[in-house]
Amino acid sequence: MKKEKNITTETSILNAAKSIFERKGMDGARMQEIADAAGINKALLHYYYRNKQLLFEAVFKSAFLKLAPQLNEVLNSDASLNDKIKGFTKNYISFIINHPYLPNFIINELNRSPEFVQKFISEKHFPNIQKFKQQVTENVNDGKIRPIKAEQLFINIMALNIFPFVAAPLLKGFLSIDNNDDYRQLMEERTTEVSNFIINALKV
Amino acid sequence: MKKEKNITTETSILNAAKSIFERKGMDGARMQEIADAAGINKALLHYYYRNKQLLFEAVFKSAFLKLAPQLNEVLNSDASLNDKIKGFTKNYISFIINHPYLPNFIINELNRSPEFVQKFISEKHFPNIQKFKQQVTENVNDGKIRPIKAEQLFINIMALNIFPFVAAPLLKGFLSIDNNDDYRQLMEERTTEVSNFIINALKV
DNA sequence: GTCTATAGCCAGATAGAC
DNA sequence: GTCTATCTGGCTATAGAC
Repeated sequence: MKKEKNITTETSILNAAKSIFERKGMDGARMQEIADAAGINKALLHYYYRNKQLLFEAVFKSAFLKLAPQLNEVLNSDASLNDKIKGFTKNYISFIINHPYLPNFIINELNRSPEFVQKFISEKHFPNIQKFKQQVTENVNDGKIRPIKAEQLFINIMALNIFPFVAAPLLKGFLSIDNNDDYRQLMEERTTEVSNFIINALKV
Repeated sequence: MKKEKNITTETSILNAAKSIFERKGMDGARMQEIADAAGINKALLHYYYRNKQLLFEAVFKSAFLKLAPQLNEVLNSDASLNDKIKGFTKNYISFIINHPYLPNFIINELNRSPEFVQKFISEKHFPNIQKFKQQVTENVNDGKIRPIKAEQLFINIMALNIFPFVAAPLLKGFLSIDNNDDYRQLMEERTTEVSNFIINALKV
């Protein structure tokens, strides 16, 4: 007789929940739809995750923990500033091409409940800007890059990498691109375009 | 005897709806909450706008038409490339500081129903990139800026200006900023920071 | 552990009085 | 044009059989 939670069921619920929540958000998602996607029925969702809120939090946490370590890489590795910018841009864009809903999901849910961030800032992999700040200051003092606040540079790096995915439908409209492959190609060009842009912007 | 719709009521409904929809989105908003904010009752909402979807569309359209003309300015004015970048950045950021929920609202609802863009691309003030494209090409050919695709430059301008508002809670977390005024000050610095960054990035 | 059936609530929408 | 009262459906959550 089985007495423990079925790990297969639990996994397929979580995967189904990710897929639905990431596309429709907390408010738009329906437990029924998640159950259907997981190939089980509603009651089981509650058996495994008690309620919608807890299921949502499991999904959100998982999404957040996929992104955070990559940001940490920019901020806390020992690489040079140039290498960090190049490496992050390259890795991040190819990662997101495979998870197109992630950034919008996170950003959006955080806007609906900003206090949610608090739950994560104590986590081990939560990005911390101290080291990056120091590195930027040194580079400025050594005359290697033009004067810029570390915070502003950090925001610029995030913006140039993340925004095109978050705002894809809007940008597609403005650029008159109705073909997904065309947009995807633009994104792939950005793996080099973005780091060139930033590095050029930092020249003295 | 009054026979026409009361313009005051209609306006206060629309204003209330804007405030609620822009913060909570289509799915999260409640008709009751909108009615309360407008100081009337639910039935009147339906009297004026028939149903939630139509009320939402009125709000969305109004939001979109506030943003679109500003983008159009970047794309279709006769100013030089440099002036466009400076002007847009300056205007846009100060505009958004007064409408902090707008960009996230638009981006997010467009992600939920991307086909919505279609409703607007025939509008008079819908941004068109043709002229901008030509201008960038000329500048590149004349050796005034380094080679860059107009599409990529456009995306970069949008990203650097809009993203910091869309992702405010996330960035506040990463930068350990819990004070709204501190963040706002960062944003105000960007009115010059962003255009410097872009113009530097374009130097040959 | 998984299901069916249903409780209980809440939101959008309508009827009808004033 | 504005209100109160109510219908109707859909959704989360639980009870209880297997």
